[in-house]
Amino acid sequence: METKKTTIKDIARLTGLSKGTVDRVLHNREGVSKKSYAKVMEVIKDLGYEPNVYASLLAQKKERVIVVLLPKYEPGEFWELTEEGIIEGADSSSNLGVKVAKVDYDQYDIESFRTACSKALALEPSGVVLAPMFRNETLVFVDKLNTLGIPFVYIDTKLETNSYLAYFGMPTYQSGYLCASILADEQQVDEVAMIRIQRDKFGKSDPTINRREGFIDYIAEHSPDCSLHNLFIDPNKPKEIDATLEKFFAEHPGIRYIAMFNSRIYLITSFLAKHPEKNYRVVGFDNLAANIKALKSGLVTCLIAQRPEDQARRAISALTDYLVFGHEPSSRDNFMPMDILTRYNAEYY
Amino acid sequence: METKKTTIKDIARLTGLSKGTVDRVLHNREGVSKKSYAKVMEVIKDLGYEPNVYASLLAQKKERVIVVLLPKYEPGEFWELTEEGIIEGADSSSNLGVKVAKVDYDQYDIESFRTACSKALALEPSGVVLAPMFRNETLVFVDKLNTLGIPFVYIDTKLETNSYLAYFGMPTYQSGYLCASILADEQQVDEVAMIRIQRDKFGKSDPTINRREGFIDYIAEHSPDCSLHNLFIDPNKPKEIDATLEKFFAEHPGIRYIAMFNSRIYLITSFLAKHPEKNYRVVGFDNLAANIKALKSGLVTCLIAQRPEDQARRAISALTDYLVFGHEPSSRDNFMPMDILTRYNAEYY
DNA sequence: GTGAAAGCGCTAACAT
DNA sequence: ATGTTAGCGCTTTCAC
Repeated sequence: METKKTTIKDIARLTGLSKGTVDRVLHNREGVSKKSYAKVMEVIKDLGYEPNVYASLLAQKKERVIVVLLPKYEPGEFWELTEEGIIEGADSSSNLGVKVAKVDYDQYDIESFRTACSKALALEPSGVVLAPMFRNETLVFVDKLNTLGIPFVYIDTKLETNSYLAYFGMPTYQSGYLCASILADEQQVDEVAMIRIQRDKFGKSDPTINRREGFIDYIAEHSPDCSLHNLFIDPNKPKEIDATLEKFFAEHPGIRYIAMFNSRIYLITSFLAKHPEKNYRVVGFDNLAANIKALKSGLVTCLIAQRPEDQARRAISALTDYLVFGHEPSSRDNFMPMDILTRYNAEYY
Repeated sequence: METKKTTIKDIARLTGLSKGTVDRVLHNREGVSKKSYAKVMEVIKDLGYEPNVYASLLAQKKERVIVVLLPKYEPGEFWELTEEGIIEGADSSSNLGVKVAKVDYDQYDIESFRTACSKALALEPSGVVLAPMFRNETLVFVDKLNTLGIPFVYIDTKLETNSYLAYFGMPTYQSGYLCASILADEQQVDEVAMIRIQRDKFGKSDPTINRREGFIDYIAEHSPDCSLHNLFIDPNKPKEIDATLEKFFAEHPGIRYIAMFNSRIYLITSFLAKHPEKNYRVVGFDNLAANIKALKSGLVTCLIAQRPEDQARRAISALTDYLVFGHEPSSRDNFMPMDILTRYNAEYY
């Protein structure tokens, strides 16, 4: 059926040159006469030659390392999902002679991010994957990468530099818009509580800002008379959360709709469980185990998930493809699907 | 950091045996003394040896072919999505010396399925991927495959034979249940129209039966007084569809809820477009281009999609893994996520 | 500029 | 039962 694959040997024979010269042409190395170059190129076109990547890899035996820069996390937190994807990606890249090394930092400590950047560079990476939490420091870092000619890929959030190889993340504004549409679909929404996290934002980029905007816009467009309430809770003081919520909702007994724009909707489930009579309609984000549990038990109505595993896996895969095969990513900005999870389909994600 | 990869050469040296013998134990080939076997195994454990698959492939230069048995389709139909996954899968398997050949059949013509099966066997496949539409004929076919020792993977639907290597598909019952939950969420549903397709079922397995069951069960559990109406349309007579629908809904003016269990919800959009005043709530299945269009224009409320591309891609990938590396699939029955698509997230799938 | 040859890690055919 | 060897397709060094 398929005619036998052509190899550089075939090309060498047909052009009357040697494998060595053919190889030189293939890799645009210097020291080839125009004539030979043209001859080789012609035969390549004619026979539709495609190199055997694995033979090439075998012969090169080059070791490359991709460094992944990620926030530290506690079990069950968002970044754990990302790490799963890292591991998958590392797994399949190892077949191609690409190792993956993780360097983590404290997302609340800018100094630790600086240290992590140095560590990353010290590993002499062929490529870098990073989730940028500190805007200015990240700019400094990617600038260094550029100088060194090291390609990098953003995940989760991107900065508007023009040098990144690719970005894998969620369309944040739209995710907020979607969130509102789910909350308000076929409903008469007069009041909504947006529960937020107290953050010490030290020049940190807050990815939930865009999301909140999208949410607010949807509500403004579809329920202009709806009033939006902001309520802040502090994840570091879990014991106070219930009290805060009790107080707030006692003061606003008419509110039935609740949204939260970060991954920690699970923080309010204890409160929700105490008020089944209110039949709150609650939408949150991200498929953390604790969130899924709340979803299945009916405390949370919907979760919008963004496949952090896929983001990470695809980032590594794109970078590997680039490093090993020289393939540019087919698109630079890659937005992940926003999965709508309910208690009835969560099982299968 | 990482110590140099161990190779069979290392193992040969450490055991005092030759590469040949090491290779024999690696592949459980006969003709190795217990003693040598044990020695080699020990060193392998100690050094954590992992074979270089690509070197192995290079040396083997074995050509394998996976045959995919699929229904023919018109542009825009469900199976076109499956084919996309086939192509992706074929692409990455080609790197591993595995070719993919498609054999298609007319899903309404049992004889053409028989012919396709013969064609498939004639290609002497190393493995087969199939979407079984004709129950009995499929049983005959997979029986032959078993006799020949050819592994096969079901996609879309599976038969309860115990010999398949893996299955990739949707949890059909649950998808119906989910469908109903979306349709009825926060609603007072008194009447629902289930629009169905006239089928000449010639011993054909109808995958929508389970789905309908799931749907009916949800309604029975949550809205016991709801009445369900069946309405049949004929896709081969598109001109009659509108009239059929007009007549039916004129006779049942109270119905606002519509569900359809196959991939052809687009068939009723022309009707829906004529009755914006009814504000129908409509849920259908599968991300066909025509369906997505209807979703975005607001005629369809929700689509439940099952990632047919992923089914196909993963089926091929699992089979390739099995053929090349000897890896059994980590799970035999693989249910794809059921994606809930609305006009606000459809863009990103 | 170009060719020849060795070698990457593994397999398979042929010896012994 | 085990060792030897040639070779898979490609890269790289060294010689000319």
